Amino acid sequence: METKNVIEAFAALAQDTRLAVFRLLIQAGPNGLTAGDIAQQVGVPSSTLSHHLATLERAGLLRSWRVQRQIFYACDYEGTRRLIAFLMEDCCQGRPELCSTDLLQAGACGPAGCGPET
Amino acid sequence: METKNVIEAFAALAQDTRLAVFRLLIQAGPNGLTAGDIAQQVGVPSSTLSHHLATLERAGLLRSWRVQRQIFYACDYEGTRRLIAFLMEDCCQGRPELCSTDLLQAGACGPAGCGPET
DNA sequence: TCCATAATTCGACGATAATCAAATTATGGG
DNA sequence: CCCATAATTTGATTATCGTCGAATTATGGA
Repeated sequence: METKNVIEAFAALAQDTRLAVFRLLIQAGPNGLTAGDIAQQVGVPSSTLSHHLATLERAGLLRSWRVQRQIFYACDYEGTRRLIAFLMEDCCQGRPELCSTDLLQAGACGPAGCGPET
Repeated sequence: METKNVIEAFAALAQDTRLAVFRLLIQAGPNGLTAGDIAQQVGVPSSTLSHHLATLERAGLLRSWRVQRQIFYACDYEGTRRLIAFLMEDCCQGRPELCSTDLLQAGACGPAGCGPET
């Protein structure tokens, strides 16, 4: 994943409303939710939400499609997977022997300590 | 990982210099690098770098320790692991059957498509 | 103590982002 | 065509962030 895209994705997630939207759409699954539903559930005006949705979509984390008057948004799994993969590459890159691929279970990415104590 | 911390971590990584520093310190390993070395390798004035290092450290992604006149910085593996874990929880939460824990190899987090095409 | 090295903090400026309401666009139905 | 619904875009305002050089702090050595 190109650095510019990574930065854009991190920035997209680095904001309350947008993170809440992202998580909501993860839960909603591939059929997604309409902009109106999202606005209601997250509790922001529709204009503010449109900006945020555009940001997330531009960052490759969401995808959208129109059905008549409603626009559906859902998680872009591919884009999200790429972001995670980038993070894991970075985390393990210089320490492959310490970074289990079973990250959730082993928590093995690096020792608890990183060099002498402060 | 608490939402507030996650947002702070994402924001910390959502900037050119800081992402470069983070990646440099991943490569450097647990013995880290001095602030001076980092500034030189990344190519920014020391004052700018200090701000960035402070941001990354506050976000839980770096740790530091002083050795005489030099301050060493290294990746905080624990903090970084927590960020990745958070992302993976979010990515897989509603779709555990689709999200292999062997993310790097299977790339299995979600189908390529997420609902009807736009 | 004085001078030197390493790094952080301070202060100011320009750039960028979040937010809201109004205006506009896209689609549906009578 | 007119009116309604759903959502985006526009425009303006305020807050936040990145950057730099100067000032300050922390540590070392003569």
